[in-house]
Amino acid sequence: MDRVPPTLTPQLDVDVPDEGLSIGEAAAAVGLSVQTLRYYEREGLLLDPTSRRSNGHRRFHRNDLDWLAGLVMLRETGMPIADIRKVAALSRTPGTEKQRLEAFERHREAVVAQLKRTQEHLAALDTKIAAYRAYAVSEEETIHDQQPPAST
Amino acid sequence: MDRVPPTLTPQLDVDVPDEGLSIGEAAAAVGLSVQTLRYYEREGLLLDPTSRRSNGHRRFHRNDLDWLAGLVMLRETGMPIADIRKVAALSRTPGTEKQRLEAFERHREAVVAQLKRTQEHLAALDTKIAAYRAYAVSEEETIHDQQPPAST
DNA sequence: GCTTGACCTATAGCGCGCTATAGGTTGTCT
DNA sequence: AGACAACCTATAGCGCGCTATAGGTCAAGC
Repeated sequence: MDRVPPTLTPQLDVDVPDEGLSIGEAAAAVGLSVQTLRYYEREGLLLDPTSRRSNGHRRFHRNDLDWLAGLVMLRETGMPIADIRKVAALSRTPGTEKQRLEAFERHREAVVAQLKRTQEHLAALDTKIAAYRAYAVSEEETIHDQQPPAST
Repeated sequence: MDRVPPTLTPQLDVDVPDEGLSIGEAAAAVGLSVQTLRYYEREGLLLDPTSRRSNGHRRFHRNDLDWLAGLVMLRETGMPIADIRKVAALSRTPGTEKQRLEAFERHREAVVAQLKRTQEHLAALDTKIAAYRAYAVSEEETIHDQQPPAST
Protein backbone atom coordinates (compact mmCIF):
# COMPACT_ATOMS: atom_id res chain seq x y z
CA MET A 1 0.00 0.00 0.00
CA ASP A 2 2.65 2.47 0.93
CA ARG A 3 5.15 1.03 -1.48
CA VAL A 4 7.61 3.44 -2.90
CA PRO A 5 8.34 3.41 -6.61
CA PRO A 6 11.76 2.00 -7.41
CA THR A 7 14.30 4.77 -7.35
CA LEU A 8 15.70 5.29 -10.75
CA THR A 9 18.94 7.13 -10.36
CA PRO A 10 19.72 8.62 -6.97
CA GLN A 11 21.65 5.75 -5.36
CA LEU A 12 23.02 8.45 -3.11
CA ASP A 13 20.73 10.42 -0.90
CA VAL A 14 22.78 13.21 0.46
CA ASP A 15 21.97 16.75 -0.44
CA VAL A 16 24.77 18.68 -1.93
CA PRO A 17 24.70 22.43 -1.35
CA ASP A 18 25.42 24.71 -4.30
CA GLU A 19 28.93 25.42 -3.11
CA GLY A 20 29.62 21.69 -3.04
CA LEU A 21 31.08 19.45 -0.39
CA SER A 22 34.57 19.39 1.07
CA ILE A 23 36.65 16.30 0.46
CA GLY A 24 35.93 15.14 4.00
CA GLU A 25 32.22 15.45 3.50
CA ALA A 26 32.32 13.83 0.08
CA ALA A 27 34.41 10.95 1.37
CA ALA A 28 31.97 10.37 4.21
CA ALA A 29 29.04 10.53 1.81
CA VAL A 30 30.35 7.75 -0.42
CA GLY A 31 32.08 5.73 2.27
CA LEU A 32 35.70 6.32 1.38
CA SER A 33 38.58 7.75 3.36
CA VAL A 34 39.87 11.16 2.39
CA GLN A 35 43.17 9.69 1.31
CA THR A 36 41.55 7.09 -0.84
CA LEU A 37 39.54 9.77 -2.56
CA ARG A 38 42.68 11.77 -3.31
CA TYR A 39 44.35 8.58 -4.44
CA TYR A 40 41.51 7.89 -6.85
CA GLU A 41 41.89 11.35 -8.28
CA ARG A 42 45.62 10.85 -8.78
CA GLU A 43 44.92 7.55 -10.47
CA GLY A 44 42.69 9.26 -12.97
CA LEU A 45 39.46 7.67 -11.84
CA LEU A 46 37.54 10.90 -11.56
CA LEU A 47 35.66 12.29 -14.47
CA ASP A 48 37.52 15.56 -14.54
CA PRO A 49 39.87 17.50 -12.29
CA THR A 50 38.01 18.36 -9.14
CA SER A 51 37.08 22.01 -8.93
CA ARG A 52 38.78 24.04 -6.24
CA ARG A 53 38.00 26.96 -4.04
CA SER A 54 40.30 29.95 -4.08
CA ASN A 55 42.32 28.38 -1.27
CA GLY A 56 42.99 25.24 -3.30
CA HIS A 57 40.57 23.05 -1.39
CA ARG A 58 38.58 20.62 -3.49
CA ARG A 59 34.85 21.00 -3.90
CA PHE A 60 32.61 18.10 -4.84
CA HIS A 61 29.34 18.86 -6.59
CA ARG A 62 26.33 16.75 -7.36
CA ASN A 63 27.74 15.26 -10.55
CA ASP A 64 31.02 14.47 -8.80
CA LEU A 65 29.14 12.66 -6.09
CA ASP A 66 27.10 10.71 -8.62
CA TRP A 67 30.23 9.67 -10.45
CA LEU A 68 31.83 8.71 -7.17
CA ALA A 69 28.87 6.54 -6.25
CA GLY A 70 29.29 4.71 -9.55
CA LEU A 71 32.99 4.41 -8.96
CA VAL A 72 32.45 2.90 -5.55
CA MET A 73 29.92 0.51 -7.05
CA LEU A 74 32.45 -0.64 -9.63
CA ARG A 75 35.20 -1.04 -7.04
CA GLU A 76 33.02 -2.91 -4.57
CA THR A 77 31.94 -5.30 -7.27
CA GLY A 78 35.56 -6.04 -7.94
CA MET A 79 36.50 -3.94 -10.93
CA PRO A 80 40.24 -3.20 -10.74
CA ILE A 81 41.50 0.38 -10.61
CA ALA A 82 43.06 0.01 -14.06
CA ASP A 83 39.75 -0.93 -15.64
CA ILE A 84 37.92 1.89 -13.94
CA ARG A 85 40.55 4.24 -15.30
CA LYS A 86 39.65 3.07 -18.78
CA VAL A 87 35.96 3.55 -18.16
CA ALA A 88 36.66 7.04 -16.86
CA ALA A 89 38.70 7.83 -19.96
CA LEU A 90 35.87 6.63 -22.20
CA SER A 91 33.38 8.65 -20.23
CA ARG A 92 35.41 11.76 -20.91
CA THR A 93 35.37 11.11 -24.63
CA PRO A 94 32.19 11.90 -26.57
CA GLY A 95 31.04 9.25 -29.02
CA THR A 96 32.25 6.35 -26.92
CA GLU A 97 28.84 5.50 -25.55
CA LYS A 98 28.81 2.11 -27.20
CA GLN A 99 32.16 1.15 -25.73
CA ARG A 100 31.08 2.27 -22.31
CA LEU A 101 27.95 0.19 -22.62
CA GLU A 102 30.00 -2.82 -23.60
CA ALA A 103 32.34 -2.31 -20.67
CA PHE A 104 29.40 -2.16 -18.30
CA GLU A 105 27.81 -5.21 -19.87
CA ARG A 106 31.01 -7.20 -19.54
CA HIS A 107 31.32 -6.15 -15.95
CA ARG A 108 27.73 -7.07 -15.32
CA GLU A 109 28.39 -10.59 -16.47
CA ALA A 110 31.32 -10.82 -14.09
CA VAL A 111 29.19 -9.56 -11.23
CA VAL A 112 26.40 -12.02 -11.99
CA ALA A 113 28.88 -14.89 -12.08
CA GLN A 114 30.37 -13.76 -8.82
CA LEU A 115 26.93 -13.50 -7.24
CA LYS A 116 26.06 -16.97 -8.36
CA ARG A 117 29.28 -18.37 -7.00
CA THR A 118 28.76 -16.66 -3.67
CA GLN A 119 25.22 -17.98 -3.45
CA GLU A 120 26.48 -21.50 -3.99
CA HIS A 121 29.09 -20.95 -1.32
CA LEU A 122 26.42 -19.65 1.02
CA ALA A 123 24.42 -22.82 0.50
CA ALA A 124 27.49 -24.90 1.34
CA LEU A 125 28.08 -22.80 4.41
CA ASP A 126 24.50 -23.29 5.50
CA THR A 127 24.85 -27.03 5.14
CA LYS A 128 27.88 -26.94 7.35
CA ILE A 129 26.11 -24.76 9.91
CA ALA A 130 23.12 -27.08 9.92
CA ALA A 131 25.37 -30.04 10.66
CA TYR A 132 26.97 -28.25 13.60
CA ARG A 133 23.59 -27.16 14.92
CA ALA A 134 22.28 -30.70 14.79
CA TYR A 135 25.30 -31.81 16.71
CA ALA A 136 24.89 -29.04 19.27
CA VAL A 137 21.31 -30.10 19.93
CA SER A 138 22.25 -33.74 20.37
CA GLU A 139 24.93 -32.66 22.81
CA GLU A 140 22.54 -30.54 24.82
CA GLU A 141 20.16 -33.41 25.21
CA THR A 142 23.12 -35.48 26.24
CA ILE A 143 22.14 -38.00 23.67
CA HIS A 144 25.71 -38.51 22.57
CA ASP A 145 24.67 -40.83 19.83
CA GLN A 146 26.05 -38.48 17.26
CA GLN A 147 29.59 -37.93 16.15
CA PRO A 148 30.74 -34.33 15.85
CA PRO A 149 30.35 -33.12 12.28
CA ALA A 150 33.13 -34.16 9.97
CA SER A 151 35.50 -31.23 10.07
CA THR A 152 34.92 -30.35 6.50
CA MET B 1 10.14 -34.77 -13.61
CA ASP B 2 13.76 -35.62 -13.79
CA ARG B 3 14.69 -33.28 -11.04
CA VAL B 4 17.56 -34.32 -8.92
CA PRO B 5 17.30 -34.07 -5.15
CA PRO B 6 19.40 -31.28 -3.69
CA THR B 7 22.86 -32.59 -2.97
CA LEU B 8 23.54 -32.49 0.69
CA THR B 9 27.25 -32.66 1.16
CA PRO B 10 29.32 -33.51 -1.88
CA GLN B 11 30.07 -30.00 -3.18
CA LEU B 12 32.92 -31.68 -5.01
CA ASP B 13 32.25 -34.35 -7.53
CA VAL B 14 35.55 -35.88 -8.32
CA ASP B 15 36.26 -39.42 -7.43
CA VAL B 16 39.28 -39.97 -5.34
CA PRO B 17 41.02 -43.30 -5.76
CA ASP B 18 42.11 -45.15 -2.63
CA GLU B 19 45.70 -44.15 -3.08
CA GLY B 20 44.66 -40.52 -3.17
CA LEU B 21 45.42 -37.71 -5.57
CA SER B 22 48.71 -36.02 -6.32
CA ILE B 23 49.00 -32.36 -5.44
CA GLY B 24 48.55 -31.45 -9.10
CA GLU B 25 45.33 -33.43 -9.33
CA ALA B 26 44.06 -32.13 -6.03
CA ALA B 27 44.81 -28.54 -7.01
CA ALA B 28 42.98 -28.99 -10.29
CA ALA B 29 40.03 -30.56 -8.51
CA VAL B 30 39.48 -27.62 -6.19
CA GLY B 31 40.60 -24.89 -8.57
CA LEU B 32 43.85 -23.84 -6.96
CA SER B 33 47.38 -23.72 -8.27
CA VAL B 34 49.86 -26.22 -6.93
CA GLN B 35 51.87 -23.48 -5.29
CA THR B 36 48.85 -22.01 -3.61
CA LEU B 37 47.98 -25.39 -2.21
CA ARG B 38 51.48 -25.80 -0.78
CA TYR B 39 51.26 -22.27 0.52
CA TYR B 40 48.02 -23.05 2.32
CA GLU B 41 49.64 -26.04 3.92
CA ARG B 42 52.57 -23.93 5.12
CA GLU B 43 50.13 -21.39 6.49
CA GLY B 44 48.47 -24.05 8.58
CA LEU B 45 45.16 -24.03 6.77
CA LEU B 46 45.00 -27.76 6.28
CA LEU B 47 43.43 -29.99 8.82
CA ASP B 48 46.52 -32.09 9.39
CA PRO B 49 49.88 -32.64 7.74
CA THR B 50 49.28 -34.08 4.32
CA SER B 51 50.17 -37.74 4.07
CA ARG B 52 53.09 -38.63 1.88
CA ARG B 53 54.13 -41.47 -0.31
CA SER B 54 57.50 -43.10 0.28
CA ASN B 55 59.08 -40.63 -2.14
CA GLY B 56 57.85 -37.64 -0.16
CA HIS B 57 55.11 -36.69 -2.59
CA ARG B 58 51.88 -35.53 -1.01
CA ARG B 59 48.73 -37.57 -1.32
CA PHE B 60 45.28 -36.06 -0.97
CA HIS B 61 42.45 -38.30 0.13
CA ARG B 62 38.71 -37.82 0.19
CA ASN B 63 38.63 -36.03 3.53
CA ASP B 64 41.48 -33.74 2.44
CA LEU B 65 39.55 -32.84 -0.66
CA ASP B 66 36.41 -32.14 1.33
CA TRP B 67 38.29 -29.91 3.69
CA LEU B 68 39.91 -28.15 0.75
CA ALA B 69 36.52 -27.52 -0.81
CA GLY B 70 35.42 -25.86 2.41
CA LEU B 71 38.62 -23.89 2.54
CA VAL B 72 38.13 -22.60 -0.97
CA MET B 73 34.56 -21.70 -0.09
CA LEU B 74 35.74 -19.67 2.87
CA ARG B 75 38.45 -17.94 0.86
CA GLU B 76 36.19 -17.13 -2.06
CA THR B 77 33.65 -15.63 0.26
CA GLY B 78 36.32 -13.36 1.60
CA MET B 79 37.52 -14.96 4.80
CA PRO B 80 41.15 -13.95 5.40
CA ILE B 81 43.87 -16.55 5.67
CA ALA B 82 44.39 -15.69 9.33
CA ASP B 83 40.78 -16.42 10.19
CA ILE B 84 40.80 -19.67 8.28
CA ARG B 85 43.87 -20.66 10.24
CA LYS B 86 41.88 -20.18 13.43
CA VAL B 87 39.02 -22.24 12.10
CA ALA B 88 41.46 -24.98 11.13
CA ALA B 89 42.99 -24.91 14.60
CA LEU B 90 39.55 -25.24 16.16
CA SER B 91 38.68 -28.07 13.84
CA ARG B 92 41.72 -29.96 15.03
CA THR B 93 40.65 -29.57 18.64
CA PRO B 94 37.87 -31.81 19.93
CA GLY B 95 35.19 -30.12 21.99
CA THR B 96 35.33 -26.86 20.06
CA GLU B 97 32.25 -27.57 18.00
CA LYS B 98 30.37 -24.65 19.45
CA GLN B 99 33.15 -22.22 18.66
CA ARG B 100 33.37 -23.52 15.13
CA LEU B 101 29.66 -23.09 14.73
CA GLU B 102 29.89 -19.54 15.96
CA ALA B 103 32.72 -18.78 13.58
CA PHE B 104 30.71 -20.12 10.69
CA GLU B 105 27.64 -18.19 11.77
CA ARG B 106 29.58 -14.97 11.99
CA HIS B 107 31.02 -15.57 8.58
CA ARG B 108 27.61 -16.35 7.23
CA GLU B 109 26.37 -12.95 8.32
CA ALA B 110 29.28 -11.31 6.55
CA VAL B 111 28.56 -13.26 3.39
CA VAL B 112 24.88 -12.37 3.46
CA ALA B 113 25.71 -8.69 3.90
CA GLN B 114 28.16 -8.86 1.05
CA LEU B 115 25.59 -10.57 -1.16
CA LYS B 116 23.04 -7.92 -0.39
CA ARG B 117 25.49 -5.16 -1.16
CA THR B 118 26.46 -6.77 -4.44
CA GLN B 119 22.83 -7.18 -5.41
CA GLU B 120 22.23 -3.50 -4.80
CA HIS B 121 25.27 -2.68 -6.88
CA LEU B 122 24.00 -4.94 -9.63
CA ALA B 123 20.72 -3.04 -9.68
CA ALA B 124 22.60 0.24 -10.01
CA LEU B 125 24.69 -1.23 -12.79
CA ASP B 126 21.56 -2.37 -14.59
CA THR B 127 20.10 1.11 -14.36
CA LYS B 128 23.23 2.50 -15.92
CA ILE B 129 23.17 -0.12 -18.67
CA ALA B 130 19.52 0.59 -19.38
CA ALA B 131 20.29 4.27 -19.82
CA TYR B 132 23.07 3.52 -22.28
CA ARG B 133 20.89 1.09 -24.19
CA ALA B 134 18.12 3.64 -24.50
CA TYR B 135 20.62 6.08 -25.86
CA ALA B 136 22.02 3.51 -28.30
CA VAL B 137 18.56 2.87 -29.70
CA SER B 138 17.82 6.54 -30.14
CA GLU B 139 21.14 6.88 -31.94
CA GLU B 140 20.42 3.99 -34.27
CA GLU B 141 17.14 5.48 -35.28
CA THR B 142 18.99 8.70 -35.83
CA ILE B 143 16.52 10.38 -33.64
CA HIS B 144 19.16 12.42 -31.91
CA ASP B 145 16.68 13.90 -29.55
CA GLN B 146 18.42 12.35 -26.63
CA GLN B 147 21.51 13.40 -24.80
CA PRO B 148 24.06 10.72 -24.07
CA PRO B 149 23.56 9.33 -20.58
CA ALA B 150 25.07 11.41 -17.84
CA SER B 151 28.47 9.86 -17.31
CA THR B 152 27.64 8.71 -13.87
C1' DG C 1 48.19 36.22 18.79
C1' DC C 2 47.99 31.37 19.08
C1' DT C 3 46.09 27.01 18.74
C1' DT C 4 43.34 23.68 16.36
C1' DG C 5 41.61 21.29 12.62
C1' DA C 6 40.72 20.55 7.93
C1' DC C 7 42.71 20.87 4.03
C1' DC C 8 47.00 20.71 0.67
C1' DT C 9 51.29 18.09 -1.94
C1' DA C 10 54.70 14.61 -2.33
C1' DT C 11 56.37 10.36 -1.34
C1' DA C 12 57.25 6.31 1.26
C1' DG C 13 55.54 2.09 3.29
C1' DC C 14 52.69 -1.81 4.08
C1' DG C 15 49.48 -5.95 4.42
C1' DC C 16 47.67 -9.46 1.90
C1' DG C 17 47.75 -13.28 -1.03
C1' DC C 18 49.83 -15.27 -3.79
C1' DT C 19 53.69 -16.31 -7.61
C1' DA C 20 58.20 -17.08 -9.25
C1' DT C 21 62.89 -18.85 -8.93
C1' DA C 22 66.66 -21.84 -7.75
C1' DG C 23 68.27 -26.14 -7.02
C1' DG C 24 67.22 -30.90 -6.28
C1' DT C 25 64.98 -35.89 -6.35
C1' DT C 26 62.27 -39.37 -8.40
C1' DG C 27 59.87 -42.17 -11.76
C1' DT C 28 58.82 -43.16 -16.46
C1' DC C 29 59.36 -43.37 -21.27
C1' DT C 30 62.13 -43.81 -25.49
C1' DA D 1 71.53 -43.62 -20.91
C1' DG D 2 69.24 -39.48 -21.37
C1' DA D 3 65.39 -36.59 -21.35
C1' DC D 4 61.01 -35.23 -19.46
C1' DA D 5 57.60 -34.16 -16.27
C1' DA D 6 55.92 -33.90 -11.82
C1' DC D 7 57.05 -33.52 -7.61
C1' DC D 8 60.04 -31.58 -3.50
C1' DT D 9 62.12 -27.46 -0.19
C1' DA D 10 63.44 -22.86 0.70
C1' DT D 11 63.16 -18.26 -0.13
C1' DA D 12 62.59 -14.12 -2.67
C1' DG D 13 59.60 -11.04 -5.16
C1' DC D 14 55.49 -8.78 -6.66
C1' DG D 15 50.89 -6.57 -7.80
C1' DC D 16 47.26 -4.39 -5.84
C1' DG D 17 45.03 -1.09 -3.15
C1' DC D 18 45.39 1.53 -0.12
C1' DT D 19 47.55 4.04 4.29
C1' DA D 20 50.82 6.69 6.73
C1' DT D 21 54.19 10.39 7.19
C1' DA D 22 56.36 14.80 6.59
C1' DG D 23 55.94 19.36 5.95
C1' DG D 24 53.04 23.14 4.76
C1' DT D 25 48.78 26.70 4.12
C1' DC D 26 44.73 28.68 5.70
C1' DA D 27 40.49 30.09 8.45
C1' DA D 28 37.99 30.03 12.61
C1' DG D 29 37.60 30.33 17.43
C1' DC D 30 39.40 31.27 22.10
